[in-house]
Amino acid sequence: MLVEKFNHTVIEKKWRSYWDTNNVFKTSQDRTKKKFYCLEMFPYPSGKIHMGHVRNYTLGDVIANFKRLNGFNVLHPMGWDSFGMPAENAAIQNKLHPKQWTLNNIETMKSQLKLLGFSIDWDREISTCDKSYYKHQQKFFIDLYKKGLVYKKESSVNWDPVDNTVLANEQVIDGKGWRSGADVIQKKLSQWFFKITKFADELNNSLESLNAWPEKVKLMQKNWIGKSIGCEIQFSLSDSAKKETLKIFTTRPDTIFGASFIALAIDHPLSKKYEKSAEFISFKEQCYKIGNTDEAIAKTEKFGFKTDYEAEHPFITNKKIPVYFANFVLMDYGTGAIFGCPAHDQRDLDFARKYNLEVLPVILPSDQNEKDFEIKNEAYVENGTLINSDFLNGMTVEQAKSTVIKKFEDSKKGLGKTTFRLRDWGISRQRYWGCPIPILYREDGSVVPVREQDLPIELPEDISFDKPGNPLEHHPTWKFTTCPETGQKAIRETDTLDTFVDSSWYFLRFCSSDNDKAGYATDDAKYWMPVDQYIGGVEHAILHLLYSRFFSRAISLDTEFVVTEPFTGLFTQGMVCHKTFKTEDGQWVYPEDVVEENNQTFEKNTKKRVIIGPSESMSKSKKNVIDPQSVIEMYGADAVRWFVLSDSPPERDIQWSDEGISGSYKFVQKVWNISEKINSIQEKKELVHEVQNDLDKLINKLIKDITYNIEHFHFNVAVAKFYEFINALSKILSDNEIDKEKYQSIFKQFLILIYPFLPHLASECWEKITKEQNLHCQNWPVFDEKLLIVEEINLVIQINGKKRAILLVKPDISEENLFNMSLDLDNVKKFTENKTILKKIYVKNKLINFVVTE
RNA sequence: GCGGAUGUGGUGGAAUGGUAGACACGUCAGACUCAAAAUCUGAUGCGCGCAAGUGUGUAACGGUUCAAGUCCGUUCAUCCGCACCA
Repeated sequence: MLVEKFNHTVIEKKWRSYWDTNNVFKTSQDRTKKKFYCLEMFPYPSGKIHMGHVRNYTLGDVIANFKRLNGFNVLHPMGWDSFGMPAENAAIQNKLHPKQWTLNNIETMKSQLKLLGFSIDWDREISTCDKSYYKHQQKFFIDLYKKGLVYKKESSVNWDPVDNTVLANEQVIDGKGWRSGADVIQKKLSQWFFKITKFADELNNSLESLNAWPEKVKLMQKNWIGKSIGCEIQFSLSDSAKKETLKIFTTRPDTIFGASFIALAIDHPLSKKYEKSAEFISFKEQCYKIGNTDEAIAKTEKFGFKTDYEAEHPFITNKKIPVYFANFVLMDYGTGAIFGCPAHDQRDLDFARKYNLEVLPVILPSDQNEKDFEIKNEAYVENGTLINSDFLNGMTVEQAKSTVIKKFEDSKKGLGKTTFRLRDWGISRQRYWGCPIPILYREDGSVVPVREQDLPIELPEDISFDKPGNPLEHHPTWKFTTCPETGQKAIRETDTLDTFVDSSWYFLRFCSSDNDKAGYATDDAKYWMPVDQYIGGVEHAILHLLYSRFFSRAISLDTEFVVTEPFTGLFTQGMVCHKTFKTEDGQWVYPEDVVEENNQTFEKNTKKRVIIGPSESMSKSKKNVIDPQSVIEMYGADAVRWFVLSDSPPERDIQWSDEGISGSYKFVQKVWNISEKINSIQEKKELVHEVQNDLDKLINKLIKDITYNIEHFHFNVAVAKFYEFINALSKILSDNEIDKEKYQSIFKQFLILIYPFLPHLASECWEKITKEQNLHCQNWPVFDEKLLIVEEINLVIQINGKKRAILLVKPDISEENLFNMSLDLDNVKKFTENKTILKKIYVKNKLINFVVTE
């Protein structure tokens, strides 16, 4: 039989335009239906889509389709995270306006996403650089300002003195600006902050409720928030002149009797006293010289500067404790001051050894006795019993902590306190291509938010990048205005918002994307939120996800509908990797420029030898990228979708390979061929009962397997089950080419199951059988438990746990019979002869294990 | 340094404590063909054996169990996160 190939170019296009013109993926307004909000992290419009996008959106699309077929009202939208620095860099390089650059990219990428046949409701498309979006964001900013969740303070930033701009941490490479190469300096700037720390405890505690989040992500957020429970202690200080008090923070107040020094951060307020001291200045310089890479800091030796202060021990009268500035104490954590207990903290021990300070153990390990216990080069940080500690002696660490905190509180020398590692979120960016911060600085010095009716504060389009720095700052007129309330002259804030703000509420906007009055409508949010399934890269595990959790809480605070957790389910997918190619002189080569001759690889044009390197995540810098569009054109969207779902579990990295994609292509063709073969059956005779039964069982098993594996995100296993089914079906078919109706009824169920994966192919096959274009609105098939029962089982016979035979039996034969039957088998006899059977184990319908003497 | 994850054929990977290697790629053999491509069939962890079989095998070592890739302990390797956080 000659069948025409599945012509993906024509057929896939046909279905995309059918879905489009018939609004098949438009979100239903029916609010009586159970909802499902399926969201993938929206892309930054950088130019073209890459394989990572394809994988991300394919995963989401399977879920969205699956839920639709299961009767849910599904919200599956798409938008653009379209503010950000690359647009400005492109503008500078290509003399193209950031807006135009961005809009061009969006157009390209949208058309590419459409090629993949994703079931996206494009009517809800949003773009964060559009004023219809950022106007609401400005309103949120003002709301937060009024709620006291926004404030301005001096903070130090990475400043590139050549480009006159603030750099993000990742743009500072070895202490130099990534573009100018200039030494980056720390500059104090007045910047806006969101008070995310106000929510620190809640963000931390609420992680527990996120059952459908990967443990790994929760742990990363927990560590990032860094809650630590401890206590603040007031020490009395005295130098020759006067008495002062000093607050320190510790999580180990139980070790107070082992305190042998106090250490301050070098920029602690008390350093004022020494700012003219040459010795102190040189100490400070020594600290700064170490550099700011994290690793350098961690490996640096601990050293300090001794002050002439002495602190009084809170419980031991007349005990004086020396006070140092130390290079390992940070001003922005706790109070910027600690007490050191060298016996039970490694850093403190290193420091104490260097300056010959007392090392007094106060915690005794349970396996040691007090007389012999000694601290050598390692501090003892585990649990134990308190010793050398007056009223704490004999207690456990936990008891000692609570006892001593109570004592501090009673004597007003300290207070139980919890601190967090999490800092407030600095949101000012000295950049053009971002959301303007709606703030006016009036002539009289007052700072006021813009009135709501004056929103949006639009970005001017007539800007110039001729001068370095922020074009908003240089604009001849934009920032000069008058205050509408007082008529005073005023200057606009020229900083724009961090683009992480844009992505911290876009999921709410999707619920009400065309609402002009508000960022989102309560009714819409009540119905759609939270996002049931969120899918994206693990690189956003902390910042984006934490900011979103904060921002949605903050903006909905004191409203009728408070969004606590915006994403109930989270899935983080792995990256797409590909082999790397390099010439012998170290130049990266694009895969399509590599040619093979006589088992050697060469660069197409220069004929230079090419070395094939290890598979690494696709990146433009290594040129190991595959352009999705060209692959779609060659193999079709369905084959590409199939490829990114097969083989690797979605949470792991996947290796792109030419063999892999052609394998996927073959599968698409194979399904098509079987479909055509079924439809062309002429012989009207009915299949014999046994074969019908086999087919029923086959599809029934598939329904069970696919349902289970989609629900558990085992898409690679689902793919394998489809292969198994098609292999088995094709075998049965080639032996029994009769009874078209039976095969079609089986195949129709298969098409519903595979539609989420291969929507174009499945729809076409469906239409061929049913003459209908309605596969997308079928019901997900249900499996029948009765059909899962097998007539014959392979009962494994083990002797001492080793497989020795297989018994083909009907289920539910009595245990005793099975034992006798198996003991009759030759191979079983061989291993039981002259042995005593000590024990017989029977696992129903699975195996028998005879335990015999050796 | 601290925290976490992972380790299974030539490769990607399957496997509610119960037949390890499903499925796919690759390789080999065969069919079809003048030939090639495509397609189809079969084989494929390693050792021994003509075969039936049998030994061995899930990073290494040890333990629990009738039975361990799976549970527990120690070690090694790789990857990720945090990094002087008091």
